[in-house]
Amino acid sequence: MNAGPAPLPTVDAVAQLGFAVQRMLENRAAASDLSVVQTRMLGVLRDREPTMGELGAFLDLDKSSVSGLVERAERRGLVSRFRAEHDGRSVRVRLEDDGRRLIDTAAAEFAGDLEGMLGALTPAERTEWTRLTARLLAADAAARGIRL
Amino acid sequence: MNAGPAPLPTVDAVAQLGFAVQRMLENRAAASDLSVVQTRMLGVLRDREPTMGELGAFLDLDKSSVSGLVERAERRGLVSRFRAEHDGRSVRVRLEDDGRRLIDTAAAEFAGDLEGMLGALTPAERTEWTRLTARLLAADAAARGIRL
DNA sequence: TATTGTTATACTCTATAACTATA
DNA sequence: TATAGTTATAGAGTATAACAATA
Repeated sequence: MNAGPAPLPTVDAVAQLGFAVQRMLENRAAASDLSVVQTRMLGVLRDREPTMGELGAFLDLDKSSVSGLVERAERRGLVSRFRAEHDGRSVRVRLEDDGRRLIDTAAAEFAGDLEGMLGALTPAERTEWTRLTARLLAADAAARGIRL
Repeated sequence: MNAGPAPLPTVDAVAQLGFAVQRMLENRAAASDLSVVQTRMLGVLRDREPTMGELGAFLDLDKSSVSGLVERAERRGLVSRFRAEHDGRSVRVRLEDDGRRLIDTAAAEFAGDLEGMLGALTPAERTEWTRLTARLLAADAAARGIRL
């Protein structure tokens, strides 16, 4: 009689998967000399030139935190600030070439890490896993839409 | 002709799930007035009384970082330090009652968040999702065992 | 007056380097 | 000498409150 390995509780599985993803992100960010927050910011700026306030909304940060975050990135030449056209109070943030190179590399390597892990599944399993996970994400979005 | 919603790429699904889990952890930690790091530390101390050095190994932090982390938690009465018996250089860390209450609550609520999300799956789907996810985690562990 | 952003301040978290105490 | 831990220092990241400029 052998029951095999103890089954992993589902709650533990989802928690551990979350930690694994976070660890990959931290490692890839650090390899590009970026913090996770700087990486998120550059990611947001890949297809937007938001105002400071909009950037804070994307990142869920106070405006004063955004000022510091952008200031440090600007000092490294990763982003730049410029005044908005139609509102003299607003400042917009733009990704510079160095910043784009950095985020493109980090994002590609992070995606590669995830792909490597997903290689453990057959194509059919992968399809099924993705279908179920999309349901989990929809449930989370619904819960946040209601609760928050 | 309607192709339905655009299928979520698997890489995006795993990334988003990771972010969702991290967000839940951050929110539950903050609700207990804890940072994620403090929460992780209290979690480690739930079933151990490690030395400062061992605690640093668990958390992957420099010894000086651990000193500060423990100092701040001790000031709040969440943990305490005491000299080890057999080595006069070592200091061990113990979870105090207030700390245990805090981490037990935060952990239960975090698990509740995850359970809530998992409620989107039927029991059969849940079993299948967990089986596949365990394979992903095993692949990640193998990759880290080899690369690190 | 209201909004947008910056600055001053305070705290957490992190690491490196220098130090103390013990082995 | 080597190891365990603390402390001094520096910097990122965060928020609150006070401020300046613009609307």
